[in-house]
Amino acid sequence: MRIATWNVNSLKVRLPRVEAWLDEVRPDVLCMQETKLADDAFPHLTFGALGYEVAHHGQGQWNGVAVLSRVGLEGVIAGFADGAPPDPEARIVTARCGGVLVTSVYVPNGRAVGHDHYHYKLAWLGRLRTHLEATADPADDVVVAGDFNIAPDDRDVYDPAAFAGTTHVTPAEREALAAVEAWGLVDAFRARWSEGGLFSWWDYRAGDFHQGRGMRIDLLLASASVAERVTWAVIDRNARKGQQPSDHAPVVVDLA
DNA sequence: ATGGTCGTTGCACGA
Repeated sequence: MRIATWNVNSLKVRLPRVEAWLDEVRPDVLCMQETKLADDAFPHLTFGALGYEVAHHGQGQWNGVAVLSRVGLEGVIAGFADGAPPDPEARIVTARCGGVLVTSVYVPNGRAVGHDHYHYKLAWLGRLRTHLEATADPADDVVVAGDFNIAPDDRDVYDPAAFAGTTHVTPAEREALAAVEAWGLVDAFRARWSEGGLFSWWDYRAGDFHQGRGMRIDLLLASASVAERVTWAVIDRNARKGQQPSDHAPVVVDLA
């Protein structure tokens, strides 16, 4: 089973790239983020023709997450199932695919340390932990994948000094991510590869991609029973090249 | 040299 996650940064613009990538890589499940589409604008026919069922949780011009599956898709949950008032932003969707409970997440960016959006980000990660407690069992096959907007440690940024005091690397963000993982999830890519310099996002500006100035902020978190099935993990840098790329590359994990 | 580019919408802002 091949599971992937990709922040596509506008599915409207990226659809040709996403179609070509699905045709080439053929993941069984793809978590997408930043579709930037309303639910009624989602191109279901395009993905249906490629063999995928889709759960999309969109809101219009911003955010928007999806789970695509060609191994079955059921039990869709749009938004948090934590009993609290709905999140006004479309950032999480859950579905069961081929025996794995899959959640696609687009964690808030945070904008600046101390900003309202930064506190929203930390609270959002707390709600994600509660959502897992309400919807899943850590003894089951569970995957939480998406754009976490957090570099888990200093290996995951090109220059730790350049990020001092900025979002994505603060202890509070890293601890909030660790609290989600403490529910019972392993960073599948990091479990497979220990070296730094392996990034999933590069700013469009200043040739950052070609200069190697990136961060690893797109993660596939797996419960123990899924993590022990991992046979391969890769970040597909090729998808960041060429015409009209997303600023994120897909993360792909193969399971036995 | 302290910028740079995208995608949204609409002539600014978020990432």
